[in-house]
Amino acid sequence: MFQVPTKTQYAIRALVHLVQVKTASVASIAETERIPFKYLEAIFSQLKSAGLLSADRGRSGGYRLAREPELILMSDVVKATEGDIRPVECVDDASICTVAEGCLPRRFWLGLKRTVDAYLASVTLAEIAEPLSPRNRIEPSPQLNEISIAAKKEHHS
Amino acid sequence: MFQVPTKTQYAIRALVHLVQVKTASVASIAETERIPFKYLEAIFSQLKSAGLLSADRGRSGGYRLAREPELILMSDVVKATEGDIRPVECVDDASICTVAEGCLPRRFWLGLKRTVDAYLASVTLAEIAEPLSPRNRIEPSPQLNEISIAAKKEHHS
DNA sequence: AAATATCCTACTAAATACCTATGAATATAG
DNA sequence: CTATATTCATAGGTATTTAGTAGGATATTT
Ligand code: FES
Ligand code: FES
Repeated sequence: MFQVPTKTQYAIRALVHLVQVKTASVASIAETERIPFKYLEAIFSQLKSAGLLSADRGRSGGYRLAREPELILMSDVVKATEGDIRPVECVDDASICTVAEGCLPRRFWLGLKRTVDAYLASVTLAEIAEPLSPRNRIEPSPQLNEISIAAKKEHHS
Repeated sequence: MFQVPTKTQYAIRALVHLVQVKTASVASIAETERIPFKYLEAIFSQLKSAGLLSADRGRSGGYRLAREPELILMSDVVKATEGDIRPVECVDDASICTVAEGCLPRRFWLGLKRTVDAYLASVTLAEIAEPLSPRNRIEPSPQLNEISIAAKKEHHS
């Protein structure tokens, strides 16, 4: 359950890459991140439509972040690749449920939606792109903010 | 995204029904809850295998909860119908990722898994089956809001 | 014995996820 | 100006998962 589509995983990996290199072509990112080229092209098209990426065409063109990674929330990314979080249709439209009149599970789904939304909106692209500290290469701390504070600036190979 | 399969929605609706009527046949639940009979039969088979339901065959048989609804967590239900929460394969096995050596997004996925797990494990079937007060037929009860906040705080601890 | 349940195995249908193919439009380097 | 490298647009195709059906065997009560 809650399997995240590869599309979104690819999107995040590619965005992290762009944080580091500032600007790059789809082809180069696809190769270094081992993502199918044409698929990534389509994904970037979506991310651009969502206002997360800017592009330059032509010989020395490429993609770059449309704004600073501190201002890109993971909820923005997920929304761009997959649309709104909607555990069940009725969180948007209670009239769908056949027993909507007094439907009990609805509260539960709304709570789930809020929980996931809150988490996704609490993590920025910049935090994900922070280098890993030696301590948490295996077992990461659940709190990304603490990681980013504790993380050193050194690079790992 | 995070669309919950109808299988799980059906399971929860049916379980809530069983909280209220104590014991019932698949046919009767399927009819009153508007769930396809044969599908619900298969779902109940899974829930029984998971130890959430007990059954009696024969003329006046039927299904009933295997234990008190206060002791049935929503994480139990979801696990029974869909297996473990696993946003990406690498949360279980980091060796899958092509760049697992220093994979940055992995922390993020682990945090998501923790957040969802915590929420699902914080709500019992008994709570979902609580009757709705007139005020919160539309908006979710403060009770479940507090639950989602608690889940988030747990993640921040 | 008849009726009413769960239980079991297999199958189909629909939806989604994942990826590919083709090529036009655009900008740059030389 | 031309060759080349890039984004952009559209139209598919395959594999997997989800959702649901079909038919009957097995157990229990009346
Ligand atoms: S309104 Fe959503 S299951 Fe009833
Ligand atoms: S280890 Fe999961 S995306 Fe890299």
